Amino acid sequence: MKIGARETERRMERITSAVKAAGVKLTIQRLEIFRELAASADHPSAEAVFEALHARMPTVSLDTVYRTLWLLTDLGLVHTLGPRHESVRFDPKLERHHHFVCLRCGLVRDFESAELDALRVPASAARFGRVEATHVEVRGVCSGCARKQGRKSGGRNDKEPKGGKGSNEHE
Amino acid sequence: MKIGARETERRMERITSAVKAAGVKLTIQRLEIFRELAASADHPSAEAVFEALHARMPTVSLDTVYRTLWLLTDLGLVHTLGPRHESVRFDPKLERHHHFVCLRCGLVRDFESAELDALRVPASAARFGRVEATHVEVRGVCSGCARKQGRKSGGRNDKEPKGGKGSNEHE
DNA sequence: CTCCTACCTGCGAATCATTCGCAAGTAGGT
DNA sequence: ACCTACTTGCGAATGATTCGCAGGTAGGAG
Ligand SMILES: [Mn+2]
Ligand SMILES: [Mn+2]
Ligand SMILES: [Zn+2]
Ligand SMILES: [Zn+2]
Repeated sequence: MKIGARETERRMERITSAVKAAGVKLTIQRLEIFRELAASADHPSAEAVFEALHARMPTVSLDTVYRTLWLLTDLGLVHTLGPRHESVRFDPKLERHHHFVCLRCGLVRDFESAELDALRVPASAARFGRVEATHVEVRGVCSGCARKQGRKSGGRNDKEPKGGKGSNEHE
Repeated sequence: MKIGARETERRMERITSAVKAAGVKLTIQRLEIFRELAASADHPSAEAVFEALHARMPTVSLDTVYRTLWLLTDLGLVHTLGPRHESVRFDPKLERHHHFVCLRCGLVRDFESAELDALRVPASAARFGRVEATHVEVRGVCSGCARKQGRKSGGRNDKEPKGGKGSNEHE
């Protein structure tokens, strides 16, 4: 699904200038990947971008698509759907509640809010289908991570080191 | 991180009775996995549950932990953090917006809402750290999936068949 | 209480998405 | 036109999750 040419153009402009400003080389594959992504409204996966591109450019590799998408993500030019954690996380609390998610370490904490629960689903969302639930995700940096801050730059790999799976047991 | 014994007990009760009602065998490993999960407040991964359990029960396999957690999920006794899609999805729209996510096929659509944007972050969430953004996810079944409905039961594998990566191109 | 059997479990191999390592290719400054 | 650091395309490596299968057991029948 594609968006209007006007908006696509605006995005391409923003992306190319930002990428150029970052001192990154503008290769044909990058330009095409930008174009493909800038025109889409369906939040494509790397694979989807790759497939779409493959018709026009049979030589691009899936790996390059991944590298380019992460490049854009690191530059803040695209977002990913929901902060990705390394693996699925399970929640035994069935009562209606919401989450605070630490972008650094993946810590997740519950919180309740009568105000949020009272919210009505906007018609702009309801038009897409039958709504079953709404969930608010507050993203930020947990106090634990804020303390031991500073170090690294800000790229995508600034997560807690791979070590013990039992990390994010802050607090 | 564990929650109070009172609440843990309540959850164990709910889980065991529901599982029994579903005509599923209550094995020791299942009971222990239930116990471990019911007591946790940190949204553990299967691996985390496995690790924690490994101390008490050195013989349980990670695979059984996975199978049990998905069993609970299918019975609606636990939830997973954010509807899992098969892979990362990228979003080129930087303007503040929210998402409607189809639980069946993974379709994701943008929607805006002044009302939602106006929301203040509740203190109950802000206490966990520095908030950077809040995002509302409305989950439901898209009109496309609603149309071709009925068929299958309701388990975790009722997603669109694996086929072409370019699915969820509904509408 | 014992017996049976459909349902479980532990394992090692198989999948899948994503990432690495490296040799060959090229954007872009000089 | 010429360098060379940054990029690519691959095929192999990873890491999370799932499968296939052979042996084990919950729990209902007798
Ligand atoms: Mn929760
Ligand atoms: Mn979006
Ligand atoms: Zn953190
Ligand atoms: Zn759908």
